[in-house]
Amino acid sequence: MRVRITTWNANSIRKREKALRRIVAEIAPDVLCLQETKVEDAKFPHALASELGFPYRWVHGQKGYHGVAVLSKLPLSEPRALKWCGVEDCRHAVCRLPGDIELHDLYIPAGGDIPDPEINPKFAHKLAMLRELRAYFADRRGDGAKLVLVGDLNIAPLETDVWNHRALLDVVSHTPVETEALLALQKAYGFTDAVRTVIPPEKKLYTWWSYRARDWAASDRGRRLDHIWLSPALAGALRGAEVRREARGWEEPSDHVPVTVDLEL
DNA sequence: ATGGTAGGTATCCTA
Repeated sequence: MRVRITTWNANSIRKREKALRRIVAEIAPDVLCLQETKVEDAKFPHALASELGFPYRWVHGQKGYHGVAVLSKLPLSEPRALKWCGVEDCRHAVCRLPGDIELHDLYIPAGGDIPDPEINPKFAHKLAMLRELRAYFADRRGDGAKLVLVGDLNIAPLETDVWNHRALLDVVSHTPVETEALLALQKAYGFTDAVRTVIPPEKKLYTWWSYRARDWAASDRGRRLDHIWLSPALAGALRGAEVRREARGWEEPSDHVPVTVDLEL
């Protein structure tokens, strides 16, 4: 069985009907994982999702901020929300898919502007959530589960994941304390970075470009903030991966573009 | 070095 999984930070799902339709038409994922839906569950565009061929949905949102959702053509079961740092934010949805896949859809805090946890509580929150996730997955190490972890992790871990490594070393999303924490989380369970397995780490690769650029494509000051990781039990199932860069140039775009993997189960 | 845009909510916060 072939399964295509796409992750996309929509930056408000209610503003993205056109982009959502293009993702379905041009990428055709079996499972679409969303972040920053920015809407409470009752106001989620369920009718649109249903029309686009996703009868199975795990929508976990809140008013105005954050929010994650899994839209699926395949039966989805055991929906669960995980909470971190004692906060009620909707940042982590878990569910089961056919083939015994356990899917984790994550939205890690952006972390504010100042990369100092002593004076910036948003950065402290980001680091604390990374620590808690690391402990959670370290506890599960070796359990043999078929995990897919996707989402906007808000960190660009590799030098080639940002447009200018040296210039971004003190910019939140690429500071050493963050990249080390993200790689430690990855290592704690033995996840592989699926996208970098297919697209070599030597190659520049971004999934996000700021809205503030005059010309995002010309300046190309991007960062790779959106990720798809596979557990050891699933690493061999990987058949392909892609980042849909053109989506940043679509009408009414999100600032993030869809990232996709193909798995053979 | 600075400020730039977008979205949600309600006039300011977050990214």
